[in-house]
Amino acid sequence: MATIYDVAKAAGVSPKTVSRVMNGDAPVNEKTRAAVETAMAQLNYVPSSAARTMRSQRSGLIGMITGAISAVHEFEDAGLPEIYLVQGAQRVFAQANRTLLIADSGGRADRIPALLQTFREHRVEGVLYVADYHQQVSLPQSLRDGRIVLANCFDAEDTPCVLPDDEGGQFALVDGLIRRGHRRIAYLTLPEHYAACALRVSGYRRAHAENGVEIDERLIQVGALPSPTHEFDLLWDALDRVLRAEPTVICCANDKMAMRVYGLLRERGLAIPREMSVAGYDDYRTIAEHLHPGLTSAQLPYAAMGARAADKLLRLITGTQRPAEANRELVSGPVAWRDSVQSRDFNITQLSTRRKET
Amino acid sequence: MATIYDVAKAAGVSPKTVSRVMNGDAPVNEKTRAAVETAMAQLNYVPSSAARTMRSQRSGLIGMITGAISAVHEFEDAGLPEIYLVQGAQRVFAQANRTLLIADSGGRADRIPALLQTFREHRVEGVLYVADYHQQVSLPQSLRDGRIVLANCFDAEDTPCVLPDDEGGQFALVDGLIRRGHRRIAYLTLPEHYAACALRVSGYRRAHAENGVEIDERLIQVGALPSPTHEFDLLWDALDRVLRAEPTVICCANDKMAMRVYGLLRERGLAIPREMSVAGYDDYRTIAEHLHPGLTSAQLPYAAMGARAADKLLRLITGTQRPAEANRELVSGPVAWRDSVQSRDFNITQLSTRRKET
DNA sequence: CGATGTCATGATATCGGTGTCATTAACAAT
DNA sequence: ATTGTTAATGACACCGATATCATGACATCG
Repeated sequence: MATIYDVAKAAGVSPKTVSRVMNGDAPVNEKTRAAVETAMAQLNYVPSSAARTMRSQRSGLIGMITGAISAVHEFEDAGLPEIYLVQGAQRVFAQANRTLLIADSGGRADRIPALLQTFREHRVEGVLYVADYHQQVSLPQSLRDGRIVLANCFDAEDTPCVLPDDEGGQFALVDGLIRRGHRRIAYLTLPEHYAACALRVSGYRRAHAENGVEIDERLIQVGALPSPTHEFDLLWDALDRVLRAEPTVICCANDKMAMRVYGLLRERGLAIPREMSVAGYDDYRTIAEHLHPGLTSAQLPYAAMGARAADKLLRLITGTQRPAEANRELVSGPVAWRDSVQSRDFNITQLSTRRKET
Repeated sequence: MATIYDVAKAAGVSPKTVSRVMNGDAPVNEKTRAAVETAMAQLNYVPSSAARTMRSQRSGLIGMITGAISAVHEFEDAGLPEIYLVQGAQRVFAQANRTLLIADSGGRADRIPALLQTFREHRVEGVLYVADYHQQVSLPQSLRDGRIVLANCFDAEDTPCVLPDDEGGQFALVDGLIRRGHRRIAYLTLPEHYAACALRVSGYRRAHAENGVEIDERLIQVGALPSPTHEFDLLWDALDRVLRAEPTVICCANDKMAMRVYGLLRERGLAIPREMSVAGYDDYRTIAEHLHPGLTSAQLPYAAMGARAADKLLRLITGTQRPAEANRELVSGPVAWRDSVQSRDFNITQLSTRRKET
């Protein structure tokens, strides 16, 4: 493999001049530059990032810790969409000339020290810590002393983080339902210990409050267990309870639950959306687009979160973080309206409202 | 950041001895080793992989090119499961003390040269090229001159690759259906230009042949288009046609199609599995497990493929590839039997056969 | 007992770049 | 004419490891 010395010799200049051609840190004569570039091309020269890192003390590497890649959760296969988050981050980093080192915790926290060791050996300039669902985490001390940004999670120490706007997402969804004429909106929630649960319920409530619609508390039921062992039984019962409150639409905690609700409603002979509208959360396209009818769902903006988190980390690294900036950033996503929601009781006013919305 | 010299000084030995403690390439006195290790711990020493790479000419890095991470296919969101492939590979590499550099082509082939440049700068020891579905690819020359293994794809130059055993998977599924008493087995296939299509159809045929069951050709229909624009119409018509041939079970090209078939069958008032059994392909658990009833599906063994591909690449790198070994390796997955398939016409013989199978 | 081998360790060069400083020429400003 | 400034380039040290070779202390062997 050709080195900078080979190139220098071939071009009849000093190695330092070759370096200057590559880095543009000092003026180089046009003819010299051409000669160097010709030599580089002929020798098929590729600079060694190891040597560069060593001398310049800048690795250009960003470490990313994620459980998603091998989240072999025993109970859940959540986290797959998190891969979009990787994508969003990767794009931003590539533009900033950084390379991503991805380490996979395999969902096991005890592996993190080893991954971190690898990161340190590679002298990563920062770490992006990605959780597979919105949750609180507590970082090992070793992680906290470097530059780090959390994505899809937060901690008690106010470490910089980027989170989905669950409150706003559920608000937008329910607000949209109300504008479409729904007044009795059932909500099958996540288990209550999930961070997203309380936020979304509060979005649900705010949408009702702001539109002056009262809530029948029987319409809100927990629809899922953390372990799926008796999930169907629970969902069946929860569905039973909300149906007794006679809703016109059922909001589900996520698209997977909505998929099950599709099956359960059909068993009861309720046609979607003619007799019952359904909405999900996540906008997990594999499900939402292929269900029949297409599932209306609030989007979890993973790609945008990844990009924002990457941005944030880059600013931390380059020290351009505006001091006014909050440590915690929320990212909102749109609602994908599909055929699983039917508009009800239209009148002129509501139609015009709806037009504004789009 | 502490260097090997700092450690050497603190332990009262030469840097080379510290190096020996870390690498174990020469005997070190027990007392010396202890002193060095103490010094390393106290100084919080982490060796620099850049320096190591430079001197030893071995980077310990493996490059992975994948479109999955940002496969923003306009029409398909296939490829998400491919992330399991990354997982499988990562695990093997970690054990072999290699670190994965993941580059994301964003589904755009024109970006690959840039990614490759990054890989070369980091002196990767090999490249794993991962496709988002079983397909033929043609590698740029620049990729072909390094050590490379293809996963989930193959090329015309017989580059080493690891592929899913589509023929065997469909065979196992249909064979299992026949053992469960089904004789009229419909098959809604992939579009014909997909590599997997012909393979799976041939597995379907072999299962019939080996069991002495004749095939009513009307039972085989293309069930999907490469673009989803009129996918539902096509599927509707295809379903119509196979139903006229009176099947007892419908095999779908993949789980997404099966999900749509669930909806369509229910619209026709056919209960699954009582009046019609359904099977998928991929074992995309997010879908298969959460559909109601659970979807029987042949597994695409992504994790295993990733591991096998990683193994293969490591053998290429270390030169331990057995010469007898084929360049093309097939990986088989099991069939996940769930409630969407009902057994028919049992008799004692078949019951005992079934017991052996599990 | 000298020759040879093994253990344990150190001295030194080197991997391939870049940071620092020096040098020269050309030209502008004083 | 003197000084200062900028462009263009090179010499040299150095980043932090490891490869190579050398060395001294013992143990083993014929």
